[in-house]
Amino acid sequence: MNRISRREQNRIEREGRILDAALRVFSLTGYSGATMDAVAAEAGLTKPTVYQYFPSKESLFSAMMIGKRDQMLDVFEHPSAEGMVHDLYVFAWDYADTLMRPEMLSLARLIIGEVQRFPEIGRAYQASGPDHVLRGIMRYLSVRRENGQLDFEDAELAAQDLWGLILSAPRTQALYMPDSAPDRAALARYIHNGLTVFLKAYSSRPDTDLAQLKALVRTHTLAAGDK
Amino acid sequence: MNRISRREQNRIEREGRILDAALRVFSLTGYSGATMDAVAAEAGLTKPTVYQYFPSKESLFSAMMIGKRDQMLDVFEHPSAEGMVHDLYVFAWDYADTLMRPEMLSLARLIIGEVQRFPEIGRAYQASGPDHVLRGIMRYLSVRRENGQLDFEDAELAAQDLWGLILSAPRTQALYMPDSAPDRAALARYIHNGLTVFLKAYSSRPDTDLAQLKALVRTHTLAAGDK
Amino acid sequence: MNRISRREQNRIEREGRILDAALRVFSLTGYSGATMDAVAAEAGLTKPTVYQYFPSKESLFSAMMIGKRDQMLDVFEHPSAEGMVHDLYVFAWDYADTLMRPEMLSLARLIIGEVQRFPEIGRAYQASGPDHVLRGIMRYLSVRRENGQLDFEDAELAAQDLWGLILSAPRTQALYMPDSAPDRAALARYIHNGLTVFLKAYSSRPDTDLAQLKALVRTHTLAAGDK
Amino acid sequence: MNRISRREQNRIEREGRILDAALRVFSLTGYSGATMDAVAAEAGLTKPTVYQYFPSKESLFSAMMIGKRDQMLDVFEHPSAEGMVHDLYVFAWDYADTLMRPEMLSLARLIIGEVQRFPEIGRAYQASGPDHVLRGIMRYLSVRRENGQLDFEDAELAAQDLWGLILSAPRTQALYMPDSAPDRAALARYIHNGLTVFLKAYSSRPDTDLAQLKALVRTHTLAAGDK
DNA sequence: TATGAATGAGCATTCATTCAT
DNA sequence: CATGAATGAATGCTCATTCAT
Repeated sequence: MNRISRREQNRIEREGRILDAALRVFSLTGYSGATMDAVAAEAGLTKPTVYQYFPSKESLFSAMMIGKRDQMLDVFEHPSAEGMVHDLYVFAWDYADTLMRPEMLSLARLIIGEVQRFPEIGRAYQASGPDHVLRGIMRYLSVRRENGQLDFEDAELAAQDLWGLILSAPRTQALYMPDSAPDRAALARYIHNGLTVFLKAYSSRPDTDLAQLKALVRTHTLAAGDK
Repeated sequence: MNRISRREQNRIEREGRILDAALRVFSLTGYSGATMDAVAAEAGLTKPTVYQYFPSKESLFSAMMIGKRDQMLDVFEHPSAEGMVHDLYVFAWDYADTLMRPEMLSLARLIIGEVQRFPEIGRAYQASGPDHVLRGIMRYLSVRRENGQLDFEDAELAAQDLWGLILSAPRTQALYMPDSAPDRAALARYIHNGLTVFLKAYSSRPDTDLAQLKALVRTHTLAAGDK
Repeated sequence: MNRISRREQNRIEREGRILDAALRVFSLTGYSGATMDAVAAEAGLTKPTVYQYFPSKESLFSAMMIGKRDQMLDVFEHPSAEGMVHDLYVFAWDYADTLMRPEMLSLARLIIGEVQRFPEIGRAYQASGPDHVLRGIMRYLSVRRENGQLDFEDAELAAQDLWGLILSAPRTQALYMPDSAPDRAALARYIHNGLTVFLKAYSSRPDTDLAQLKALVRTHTLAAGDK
Repeated sequence: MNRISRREQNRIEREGRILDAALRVFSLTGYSGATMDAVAAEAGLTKPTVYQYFPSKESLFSAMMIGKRDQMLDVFEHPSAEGMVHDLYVFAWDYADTLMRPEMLSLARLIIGEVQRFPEIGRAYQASGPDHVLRGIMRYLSVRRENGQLDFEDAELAAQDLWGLILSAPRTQALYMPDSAPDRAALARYIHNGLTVFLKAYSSRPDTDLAQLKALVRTHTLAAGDK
């Protein structure tokens, strides 16, 4: 049993190594540009070993995509009890911290670049990534509308606005410019501003909320020293 | 001289045909997946002829990218005299009509997908595309701030907000899902909503402007019959 | 001792299984087309186990061929006491029944197909198969010449004639067309005709022998109901 | 026009070279064992050039087979006016000279070896090779029966007998033993004997015909000095 | 100048063979 | 002794690039 477990463990570890290597290699050159040799070398294995785990390049690609998709975190799943402004602020940073990670940007670029050849993967990613998050936001915002804290008609539009105000610009830029490290201070300014606009447009008591946001931002900035 | 001119004309026409074919072929399969044979066939020429115009695959790719970038329209360059709300609305639709065209989405996907291999192209595109537009918006918004029509501190943030509110969500979705045709009615709703939020946040006389927007939207909807 | 014997038995049984599997697999795709994986799978074992029994693909192939050759039947070894025409008729059918079996045809095709790569195998097969049978026929015919029943000068030529008249055409056709099941009725007609020609040419008392053959054929046909 | 013709000529010549090389290479190691590199090298070309002429290994194999089949000569198509015995004798030698050529034996071995993987080729070869010849013989023999020179009931059986008596034994042996050069003297003896048996069995005037055959054989032997 | 016809260098995939367990 | 898991060396096929015409 120990033996089996050792082997199984080995298998799992190796598979993980291959998938990680695959993300790196595919991201760098796209599907067609990537070679199985490069993946194997990146994983520290030989080509036939990679083939023992994945029967073809395409299957490796798909498995990697699915796997990475499943690693997408479930931000916004567990709203705290600290109040709406705090929630939104935390969410914004969580989301930014996740999606602006180089690895996540690479994955997104890869998907976008290959979506015409692998439409299912684009759909799957859209469904379990952005769409999923959007629905989470919608649910949250709807609850706050019931509470009387927010005021809007169409939850989807409101959620899209939040998304667009909070992450769209830096992320779009990051997609196009992989070298330019994301400027954390600018990101903070952007998030602050985005939430401000959002609250101005949708909050039932804008003044209170904006004051709260300002306080939050100051605390955060001081605490992290901009990191 | 006529003869030379004829030849020159022929050359230019051929070059254009090759570049167009290149966009189609590269978009479909990415840089590595595309073959010079496919480009030549798509252009109705033979491979060596293509090589007469572009000495290598990479040079063809770069030339095509640069060329397409230069074709990017200069919306927002010539502000009208019809009033700010009208300008913003027209801009929003111009921008949407341009960027949501399948061909433009393909190009964007291509750039994003290949940006790690061709960083200069990403930078160039960012500079002459999004950045250029953003600076145009900034200039326009600044003028309106001088006029007293708008009220904000950081023009860049305001411009990013406008961009994020007006196009980010549908465009992001379109990048991931090439098959799903963009729903024009939803787009209209989105634009209307985005401008509403923007005006609520930044307009010096929100009520007037929002009323004007509402009228504009109604006219537009009636006139176009949703197109 | 029991234990050892059990093991030995196991070994022998396994070896047999491997050899049988090898014949099936090699026959289907030829030497190069066959894979050790396929042989192992067909034998219900794993590849390294096969290697425990045969150190290489080539050695397995040779061993299988030698083994199969040794299984070649010894028809004609024990002439009966029923008279020459009867003997010839029985021999013809025995030979046909053996050599026209799909498995035997497959083996023959395999040998012929690989004979340029494995000349020794061709030679060995020829020696212990056809040649051996031919010599058997020669001996038999010679005895009958002594008896005064047959009349010929060169026993080898007579034996070759018998072989050529009795089996050559259907067998040649079967080698080229594996799908077309051998037509038993046509085979019977062919054998009858071949023996007729042989007796006409070589029998000392053709009329008697031909009458006997005719009777034999009728009996055989009635008895078997054509099968 | 000269240019085109030159190119076309070149193409044809190269294609021929490739097909010849293919026969040699495939014959040596069978379909699976043969490599496109080997074919290219044997043809004095590079691999991609071979692929310009034949899109795949299988298509090359088929084309080669079809081509070789079409080169099969049409012996027996034009019966002479020299008399039946002479015709049969000439035919026997023509057939032997053709089918016993090393290249023809290689082709036959190849077909037989690959017939389970390429049944159509086996069928095609059987149809346009052996079958075609057999029907030619049948037609000829039937004419001679009309003339009263031969006497038989079933033309197909008679033709098969002729084939079996004239070529089956040496050819079968040659298929199994590629090294053993066909002994011309033995072949002559075999043919003589085979025709003798055939005439004994089927001729309407055996004595005359056999005498004629004997004379023919003596002439032939003296003339050729056994070659 | 445009093209048909190469070719060198790869790339996905397979397979005989070996080892650690 | 049997097996799961390697791997080096092909092998069929492709493609960017170059020439001869």
